Amino acid sequence: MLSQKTKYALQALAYLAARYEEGTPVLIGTIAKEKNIPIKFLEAILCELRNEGMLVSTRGRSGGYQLAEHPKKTKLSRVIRAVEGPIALLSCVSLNFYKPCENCNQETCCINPVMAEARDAILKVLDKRTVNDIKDDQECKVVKPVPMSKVR
Amino acid sequence: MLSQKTKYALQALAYLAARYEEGTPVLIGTIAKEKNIPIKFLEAILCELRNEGMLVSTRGRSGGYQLAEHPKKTKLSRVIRAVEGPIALLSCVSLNFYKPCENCNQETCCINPVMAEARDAILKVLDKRTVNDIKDDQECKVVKPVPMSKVR
DNA sequence: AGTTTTGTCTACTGAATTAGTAGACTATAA
DNA sequence: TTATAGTCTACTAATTCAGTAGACAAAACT
Repeated sequence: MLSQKTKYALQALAYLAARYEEGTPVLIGTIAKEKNIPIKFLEAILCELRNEGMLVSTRGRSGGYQLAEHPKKTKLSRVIRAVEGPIALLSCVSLNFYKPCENCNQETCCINPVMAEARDAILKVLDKRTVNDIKDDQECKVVKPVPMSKVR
Repeated sequence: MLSQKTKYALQALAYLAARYEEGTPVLIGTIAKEKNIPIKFLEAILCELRNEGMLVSTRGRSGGYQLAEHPKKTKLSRVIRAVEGPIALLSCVSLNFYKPCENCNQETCCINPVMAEARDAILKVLDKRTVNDIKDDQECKVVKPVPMSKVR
C-alpha cells in the first residue's frame, strides 16, 4: 500500500497538472486547502518533489510551485519512487533500490523470479501512466488504454 | 514492499511445498532453521496461515505443519492477503479490503482508475502464480509463462 | 530601503506498525 | 506418564509514518 504521504504527493500533482497551462506558480496553501492536506506536511512533500526535479518553486511574493515540465512527461513510477521508495514487492527484485535478501540465497530462491514478474506487471502500468492521466477536472472514470506503441 | 513477515510466510510455504509429497508434518523448528527465521515469530505466522486454512497442524510428538492442499491450489494472492493485507496500492481500489479515501471524492478522483489498472496488473500475476511456483529445490530462475487459458 | 509575503530547512513528537520475545498452557504419541 | 510439540496471550524494542513548530532566507511590492 502506498503511504498517505505518497497519496498526498499524487493529489498535489493532480492539482498542479490541471493548472499547468496557466504557467504561474500556485501557493502551497491553495493546494493544501483544495486537497485537504496539512499544509506543513505538504510543504515537505513538495520540497522533495522539487529536489527530484519534478516541480519548480518560486520564492517571495506571488511565488509557489508549478510542474517543471508538461504533465505527460512525469511518469507515476518516478513520483512513487521519489516519495515512497521501491515499487517492487521485494527489495531483491527492485530495479532502483536493489538490496539482496539477508536470509535467502539469490541463486536458489524461487520466490525471486515470481516477484520480478509481478514487478514488471506493475511497472508496465506505472511507466506508461503519467501525471496527466490523474489530473483534476477531466473525465477519468474510464481510463483510455494507451497503445503499446506509445510506450517507450 | 512486502513486510518481512510476509517474506517469511512465503519462504516457509516454499519449504513445505517441496516436502508436500512426503505427506508427514514438518517441525516448526526445522523450517525455522532451514530458512533462518526466528522460531517464535515463525510460529505466529504459521498459526495465521493455518487459521486461513492454508496449512494443517498436528500437535504432540511427531507433529508439525503441512500444506492443507496441493501447492498448486494455493494462490500467492491468497497468502499475501492473509499475512500482509491489501494487494492494491490504495485501499479505495482494494477488492478485499476496500475503504474509501477520507480526503478525496471518489466520484471526481482521477487517481483511482489508474490505481485500479495497477491492481489488476499485479493480480494477474499473483492470482495465477501459486505456492508451487515458488517451491524449493527446482529450476526456477526462468519462470515458465502460464498460458492465459489456464488462469481462471 | 524596508516590510510583507512566501518558500526552505532543521528538529521534534505522538501514534501506529513491524519484528521479535517470553512464558504459561494444552494436546498427543510413544 | 512424560517428553515433545503446537497454541495462545501479553509484552517490548525499534522503526516508520504523519504531522507540528519555529527560525530563517529570498523575492516583490511599496
